[in-house]
Amino acid sequence: MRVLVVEDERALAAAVAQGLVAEGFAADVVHEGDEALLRVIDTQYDAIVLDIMLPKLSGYEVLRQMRTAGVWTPVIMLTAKDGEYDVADALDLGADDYLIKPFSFVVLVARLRALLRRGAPERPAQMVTGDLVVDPATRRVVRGGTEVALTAREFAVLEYLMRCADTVVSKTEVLQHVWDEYYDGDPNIVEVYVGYLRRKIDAPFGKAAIETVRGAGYRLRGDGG
Amino acid sequence: MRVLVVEDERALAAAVAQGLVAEGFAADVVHEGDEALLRVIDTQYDAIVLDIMLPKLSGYEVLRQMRTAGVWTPVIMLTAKDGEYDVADALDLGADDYLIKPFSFVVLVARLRALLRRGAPERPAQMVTGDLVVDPATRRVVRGGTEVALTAREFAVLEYLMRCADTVVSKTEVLQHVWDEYYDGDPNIVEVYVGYLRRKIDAPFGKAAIETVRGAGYRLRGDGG
DNA sequence: GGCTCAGTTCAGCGCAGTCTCAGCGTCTCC
DNA sequence: GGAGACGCTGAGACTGCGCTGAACTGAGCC
Repeated sequence: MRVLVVEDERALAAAVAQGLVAEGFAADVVHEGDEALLRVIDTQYDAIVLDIMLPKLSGYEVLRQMRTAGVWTPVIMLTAKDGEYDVADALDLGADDYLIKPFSFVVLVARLRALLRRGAPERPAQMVTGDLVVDPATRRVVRGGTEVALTAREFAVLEYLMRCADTVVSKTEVLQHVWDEYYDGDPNIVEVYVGYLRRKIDAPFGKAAIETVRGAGYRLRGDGG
Repeated sequence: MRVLVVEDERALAAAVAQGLVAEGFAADVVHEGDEALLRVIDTQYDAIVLDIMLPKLSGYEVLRQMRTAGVWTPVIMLTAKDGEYDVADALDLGADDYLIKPFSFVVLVARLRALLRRGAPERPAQMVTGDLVVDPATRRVVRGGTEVALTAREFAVLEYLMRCADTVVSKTEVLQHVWDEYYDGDPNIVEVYVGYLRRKIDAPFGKAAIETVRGAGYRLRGDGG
């Protein structure tokens, strides 16, 4: 679990980071708001401990801008002020929790754990056509209830065909999307992989999801074949 | 938004409920632990404000039993004690937040709003997949009833895989989340640790919770393997 | 100092996955 | 019907991914 600590008091920041590492987290530290913002957008943290009083860019501002940028990593705010309304502001801006300095390290860890527990990673939707289900997140393919094991390449080809379900896809399109743009091998490779796929997802089920359109390419039937 | 207020001091309970109604919530009040438990299991509240000191059944006990019963409604604990460890206990038991009495009503409402905004149903403190149980708070791992001893690194890797259960996690993702950002050692380290984990949590039980998805990464099976 | 143990590096092995190629079947057009 | 283009498939070669055992480092402890 990777945590970013944003705190301008260097001694405190180091102490917190060290403690978190001892608790089994991976902790990074930055001391300024603008740097924090860059890091947060750049790197996929599991949680962020964010001081409000920061040089360059306040914690509020970091929070606001990162939420605007579409980063929804859980955030715990740290504040020296105990003004109630400040805290309410932070929560309304999208902070998930806050601690008032001086805070207890035990509480910080407990709150972090509670936050991480909550965080359900959102999954991209799975693609369904007929009785064929392709889930890019889990890399699973299920046909008529039984799971089918595909290799990476096979999966990539099927995924692309699914995305273009019901429309004809040329072999060069498949090559460009699944293989490298500058692939200069035998274009026949597409036929080979379509063959593999048919053997795995069509033949055992007596169906034909992948149609060949002679002279044009392939079409994955939207009704599953 | 329907909120249950569980508080034995009748004056305080009434004041809170009245304030919540004024803020647009629908608020119910009960004064005893056992009654709270019945109501909570019976009625689908959006949030619960739960005092720790209660007659008949303590707030802790109410929380524990309702979580055991599968009720994951967000809970804010109220406590007169400010002992850190009590708070940490409550959070690990599955409370989502807490307030120390005397608390500010403004803060209570802000926290309630934050909780409701979060909306996502709370997860159990322990992570369970099949017969594999991982508890981040106690750092314990149990498989099929027998405890398994893991080192810190092993635990961190397993914890991350559990969080992403059923989805494929690339080796670089594991590196980024479990190791430090600036780790520039041999990425093979991930394979090594997956190997350790398999020897400890899979081999002795004749199972395979951690699948390798060639060319993509690893997937921890949601059904335990 | 010597021991243990966690964490890490490294090199070698085996094989799954990928790709090439050639031969054969099938469709289309004259 | 025949020729040629197009598509399919089986055999086999190659590559590099993933796994593992062994060795090294460094911290903690007696």
